[in-house]
Amino acid sequence: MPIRQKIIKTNHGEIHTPAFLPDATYGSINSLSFKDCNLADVKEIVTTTMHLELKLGSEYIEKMGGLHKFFNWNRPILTDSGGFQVFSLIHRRGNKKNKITDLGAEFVDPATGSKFLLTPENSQQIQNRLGSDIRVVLDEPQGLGASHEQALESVVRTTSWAKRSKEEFQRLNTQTVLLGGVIQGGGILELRKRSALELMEIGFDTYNFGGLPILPDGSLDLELSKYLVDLLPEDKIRYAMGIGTPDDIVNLAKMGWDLFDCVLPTRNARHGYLFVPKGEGDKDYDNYSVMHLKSERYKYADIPIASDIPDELKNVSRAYLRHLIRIKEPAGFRLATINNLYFYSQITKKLRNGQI
RNA sequence: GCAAGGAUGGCGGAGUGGUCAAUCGCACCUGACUGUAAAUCAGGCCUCGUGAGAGUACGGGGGUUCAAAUCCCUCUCCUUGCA
Repeated sequence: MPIRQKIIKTNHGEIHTPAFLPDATYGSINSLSFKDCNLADVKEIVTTTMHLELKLGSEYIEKMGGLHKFFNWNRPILTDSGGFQVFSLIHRRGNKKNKITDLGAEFVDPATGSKFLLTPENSQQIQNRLGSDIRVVLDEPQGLGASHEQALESVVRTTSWAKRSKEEFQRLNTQTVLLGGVIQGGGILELRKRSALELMEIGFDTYNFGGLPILPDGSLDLELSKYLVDLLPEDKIRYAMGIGTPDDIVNLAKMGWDLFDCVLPTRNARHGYLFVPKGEGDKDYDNYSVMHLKSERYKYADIPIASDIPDELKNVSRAYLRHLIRIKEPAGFRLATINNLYFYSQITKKLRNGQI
């Protein structure tokens, strides 16, 4: 059976799915320039409302002509709502200074200590000033470990916030911009279903798999992923937020998920953990292998990283890149990141071409 | 030559009679990382052993003591000051 493929039309070009969007959280794919995206075959990116608002301010970015002009990047940009920070800064870290109410989520900027109230409405306003192509409603994520009570609360609040987000989105009268609702419910199927149905009732362009669906053993909850995707309308985009490893992407794309974003390829690159074709690294998985390039075993490896690598890496030996990363040299982070994003691009390209 | 201060694990540097195989940092080794508070975090890092544990160690040698990295003597070397 051929894989599900969609073409998403945006103000800044088409996205051919399945697609992987690297995270440019602070307005940059860490250690890359936008020109480097060509080397890594990166065609679209995700950036984050919360971080940009705290670091730069959306009013500033609006004055600078919006994200695309500011970045000089004419391809699609998806902005996350700041919802994940609700999860990572409040729930996961137990930070008492950050709190969540029906009104919104109150954060303390870790860098400056100043307070900021993120609401469904101002998250949309910020994303609108940023001028992104695909937007996300503010939500309250809960992971698989959440209790029934916590998961229910996150569903109820997320639906309520989704309504307010959509109203604000419509009020802003954005043309040809897509808005996504985020499905919550932790690991409880009934709650996931309720969340999906409530969001479909409101109506969105993309339906997003929210909360990190990672099991205690570190693997992705495939059963939940399958259950959820089957509830979603065929004609809408399905976006698996924060997913995942190359295998996760392959598995979910085959189920019918369209969009993916994840920090793994970029963060791991900086940690000397490279994604390479199966059989070429230290440990094999279904569709890839990992290479712990910092390891002593690559000290004398005077050969390229892998068989399929971008031109930029063809004359770089494993031993030399190992050295660069070990001394925390930005040039090394850059090359490793290019490698990993290129590998991810090849995975989605192969999925679209029916080669996986 | 005299005087004073030093010599601790790959390096830097704690410890000044027992709880010391020895705080800590760096380096090194092995992992982890899934809508990025992440150039981060965890574990290891004398030898043998999977482990309990055993052995050897705080410049060399000798001594005091139930017990020494810690006290005493001596030798070697280093630093500083005076000649």
